Amino acid sequence: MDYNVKNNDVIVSEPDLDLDETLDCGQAFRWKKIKSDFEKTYTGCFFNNQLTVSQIGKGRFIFHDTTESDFVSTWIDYFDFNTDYGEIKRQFSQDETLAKACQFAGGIRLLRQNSWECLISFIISQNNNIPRIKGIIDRLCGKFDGRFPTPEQMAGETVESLEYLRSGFRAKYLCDAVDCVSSGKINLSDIARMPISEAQAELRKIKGVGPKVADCVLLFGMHRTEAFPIDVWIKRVLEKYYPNGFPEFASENAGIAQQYLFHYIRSIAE
DNA sequence: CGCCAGGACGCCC
DNA sequence: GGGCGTCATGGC
Repeated sequence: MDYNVKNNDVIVSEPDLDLDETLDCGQAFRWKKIKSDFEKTYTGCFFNNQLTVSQIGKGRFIFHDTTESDFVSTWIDYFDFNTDYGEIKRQFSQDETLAKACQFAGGIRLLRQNSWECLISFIISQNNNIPRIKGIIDRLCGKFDGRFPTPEQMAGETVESLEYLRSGFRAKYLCDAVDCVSSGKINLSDIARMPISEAQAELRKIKGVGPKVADCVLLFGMHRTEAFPIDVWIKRVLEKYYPNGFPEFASENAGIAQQYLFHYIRSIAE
């Protein structure tokens, strides 16, 4: 990744990033596409940091109205710019299926998101579709001045008080997540450092958190790249291409492989 | 109208 | 310990 500052913007070069593939791929739900022509543009935020970012052609980006210090202290980390995805993809490509998946969706990067936001978001995601997930999260943040509420801000919510979200049967799960985290019964920053199976078991103490949601929180919210969320699509990938198990060489970054494979299998299914 | 959406739970055997 | 109906809501 290369960058330079120009007026109020930061101009970035990074061949292994595509905004559509990274911001609209189901790992994060609060980015909105506001322009979709040659200069595709997304707006969204991470914590209290608002960002509007454009992609110009391949691998060129404008981080609008961004200071160098904001870019360095927030966005380099969020976009995982210090990780060499080209190298990861080269390793993956010794496997035939993974090679095709990297070819198809090579612009995906794993965003380093907030664990609490991911926990709530992926509880909402269960048996749901992406437009509706976004709508529910939108209504949630809308109540808090456009910001994602903290556990403390959500403490005391009930199924009834969350009715405006129209999250259906998931409301009771959200309440339990709020209770667990705001009371300290569940400590997300501790979980982030636990061995993977221990961390999964701890997250699953929350009602509505099963194996898939737990792995999503670990992967997207705690950057545990060995976590490998298995949904209906990945299940098909495993049955079709890896009947004898997923390749060992990819296990350390299995979650990143999962992202490439997810989009690849969906593209050939349609 | 029925079917599905990046699942999890409760209950069954 | 695997199999299956059910769970809200909305788009098609």
